[in-house]
Amino acid sequence: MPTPARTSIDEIVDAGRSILEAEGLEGLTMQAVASVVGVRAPSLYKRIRGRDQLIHLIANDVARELANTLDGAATTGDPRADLRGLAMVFRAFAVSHPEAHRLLFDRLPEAARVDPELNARAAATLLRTAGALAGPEHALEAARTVVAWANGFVSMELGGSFRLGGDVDAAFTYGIDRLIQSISSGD
Amino acid sequence: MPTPARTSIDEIVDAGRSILEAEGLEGLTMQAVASVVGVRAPSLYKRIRGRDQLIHLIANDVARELANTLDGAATTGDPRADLRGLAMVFRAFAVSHPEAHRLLFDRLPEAARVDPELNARAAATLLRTAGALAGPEHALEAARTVVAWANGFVSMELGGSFRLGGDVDAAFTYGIDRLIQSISSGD
DNA sequence: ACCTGAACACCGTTCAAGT
DNA sequence: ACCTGAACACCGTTCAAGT
Repeated sequence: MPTPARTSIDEIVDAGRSILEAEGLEGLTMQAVASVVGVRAPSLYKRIRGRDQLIHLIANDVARELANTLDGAATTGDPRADLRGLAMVFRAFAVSHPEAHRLLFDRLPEAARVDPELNARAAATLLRTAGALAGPEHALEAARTVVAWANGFVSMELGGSFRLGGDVDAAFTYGIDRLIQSISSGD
Repeated sequence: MPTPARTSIDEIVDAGRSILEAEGLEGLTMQAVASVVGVRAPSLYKRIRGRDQLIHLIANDVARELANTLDGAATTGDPRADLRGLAMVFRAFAVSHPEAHRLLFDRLPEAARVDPELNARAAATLLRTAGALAGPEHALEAARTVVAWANGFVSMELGGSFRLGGDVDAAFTYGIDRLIQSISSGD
């Protein structure tokens, strides 16, 4: 005898994401999610293969949001200003969604990783801007340099790895300015 | 009636480290460690407060080893060559000890973190070299820029985040060369 | 003084049984 | 068709009991 569904994938993913931000990845248990959507843990397996797939869906959600945010941050037409804006927006996103940021860049089980296409979409704006600055033959290397730096910086910042005092904001500004300068092809 | 100890902290930490490299952090269970040192899991609590402290001790061990390795890599007297060497050695260390690298830079529970002094020791060589290049008033910012980039780069490399093809070695060389150039104060 | 089995409070996941 | 309790195989950790 059929029974109406009491929850949905969207509701599960939304619940998972808010638990993630509030309690961290370790707090994202199947029981916690189930309790938020008003069901028992085993019922989640009707819509989701398991915890790894839930993490995968949340990570995709985050990647889409980040891609959209970055899209809107490179609009001045000046690649230097755009790249600076992208770095600032990237850092702001990480600071306001620290657990989501970790989800995108920490190593995760294969089944939990972001879809490669979404990763590419999030990288597209940066790749285009870096290309405008470094020239097409160095676009990929330049983009990787900037992403590595930006991601390493905010990861260390979020992880509390900057323990020698000093002005962290100033270090970020210093870094992006040097990178922009050094990536620019002579002109 | 006293009984001779059947294991020791050193043995436990050594066992933990080799399990870490072989099975990853998630494979580093108290039972796995206990079985390697020839004891039952509850006995470990005679020498160690718990799993977090074991991770802490392993992370300290790794930090010491990395600090020593970096110490030996900045010996040419030329800060540019030294910084390049430091970057190469840092990356080589991460590639040959991927799980150990994650342990140093992933976010860990407070009780599992590396001692701040060891962190400072590992950073000292880099700070000195960056200072020689960027000048004393920018040493900290320059060092943070290089560390953020190097760490972000190898984290993404180890995590399989470079999914757009291209030559990853070339991107690393490109990055360190641009950073060295842009960090150098005019001279 | 050290080691152990048993126990407790958690996980994720499976599955037969209910509606 | 969906939901559930019970169960299983794991965790980390505690503790009384053995030697």
